[in-house]
Amino acid sequence: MGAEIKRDRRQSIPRRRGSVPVEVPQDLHPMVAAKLWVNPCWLSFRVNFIAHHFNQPIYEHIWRRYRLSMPEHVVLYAVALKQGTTADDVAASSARPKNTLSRAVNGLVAKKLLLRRVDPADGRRRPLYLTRAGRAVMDRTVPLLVAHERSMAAALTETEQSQLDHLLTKVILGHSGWLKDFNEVENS
Amino acid sequence: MGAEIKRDRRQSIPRRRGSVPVEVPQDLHPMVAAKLWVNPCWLSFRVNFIAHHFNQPIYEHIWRRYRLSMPEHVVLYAVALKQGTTADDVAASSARPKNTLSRAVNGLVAKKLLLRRVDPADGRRRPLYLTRAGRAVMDRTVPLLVAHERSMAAALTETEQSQLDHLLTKVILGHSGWLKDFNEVENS
DNA sequence: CGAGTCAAGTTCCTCATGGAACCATTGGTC
DNA sequence: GACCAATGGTTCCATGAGGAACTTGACTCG
Repeated sequence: MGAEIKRDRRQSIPRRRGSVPVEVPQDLHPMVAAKLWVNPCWLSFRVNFIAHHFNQPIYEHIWRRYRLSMPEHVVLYAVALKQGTTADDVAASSARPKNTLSRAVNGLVAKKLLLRRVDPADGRRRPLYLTRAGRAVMDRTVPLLVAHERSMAAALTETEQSQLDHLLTKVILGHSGWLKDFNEVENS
Repeated sequence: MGAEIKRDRRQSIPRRRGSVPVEVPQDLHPMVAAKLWVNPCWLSFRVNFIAHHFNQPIYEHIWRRYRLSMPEHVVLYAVALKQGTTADDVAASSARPKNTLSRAVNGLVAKKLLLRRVDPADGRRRPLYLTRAGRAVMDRTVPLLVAHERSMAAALTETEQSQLDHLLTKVILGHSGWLKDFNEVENS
């Protein structure tokens, strides 16, 4: 009666050509090795891996120490970078939905780390400004982020770092050309 | 009575030295530009931006079309890459908590896309295998991921792509050296 | 100067996420 | 061979994330 379920023994994910570097740490997890070198999605894996392993520990720390959620800190950071930033600007640059950011802004205003004005030229926009307290938080957290970054980039020489910077920038600037409609791909 | 909240006018986030490329798309959002070039966290921003803009649309599509959540697809992909993978292997290579993956595995087993055995050599491990149906899904979704990747990497020449590959690999292989304890940094 | 459209923010609501605690199996060690 | 730590996996639960729908304000065009 029970429909039989057959295991599939093929290895049909297209293998990736590409050389394995000489210096592979002996404690490297085999699955990570597979995702690095036997994986057609080389770029997205690398980028996701790095992003996730960057974010997770640092935002956990920031949460523990300053009671700021990740989106809250993202907003605060954006405003610190550019006073008068609006929630929408943050949305555009952080790829988080605007309701999440709206909540984050409210939280930060409640904690008196941000000041929310109304743009006199356009009543819909609410430009944001750091308060002294907000600045004080940033003065403590930004060095952490920077230190964490440095420790990641430390595997590279200065020259390699600016190469990496350059290449990633190029990828981002090409953003508008990225695939949008996957239905097309499926029908080809 | 109300405690006064002072706005802070300083721009104290350390600015970043680094050149702006000549070819900047005219439709580039100013906040994105700021995060690219006026931002001490050059690496984590880039990596997060790319990762998020890669994941969001493709997993939305996969959800719509195949009713697979992101962690489910991640598990399926990992098993497709290497039959007999366990939930723990996936956790190590995807940086997602194991309960999330446990749920994903259960979902996939329920949908008969995965087969879960028990390792005879170690009764705790549950190696996973694709079923025919699971393979069929991968045969359809992997090309989408690859196409999406290609479209991202298309901003780069072949040579630049392998440079980028090389550099990101180096960063990942240095993973064990990344900063772990942020308390230390704070006290220095 | 209304009507229609769009943009910025907010509110509502559901449900997946992920921390913590737990269970089961294994492998050491005395 | 019992105890203890470690490891793979699951369960419980609170909460925060994000889709969809809504509000308010601006711009446009007849």
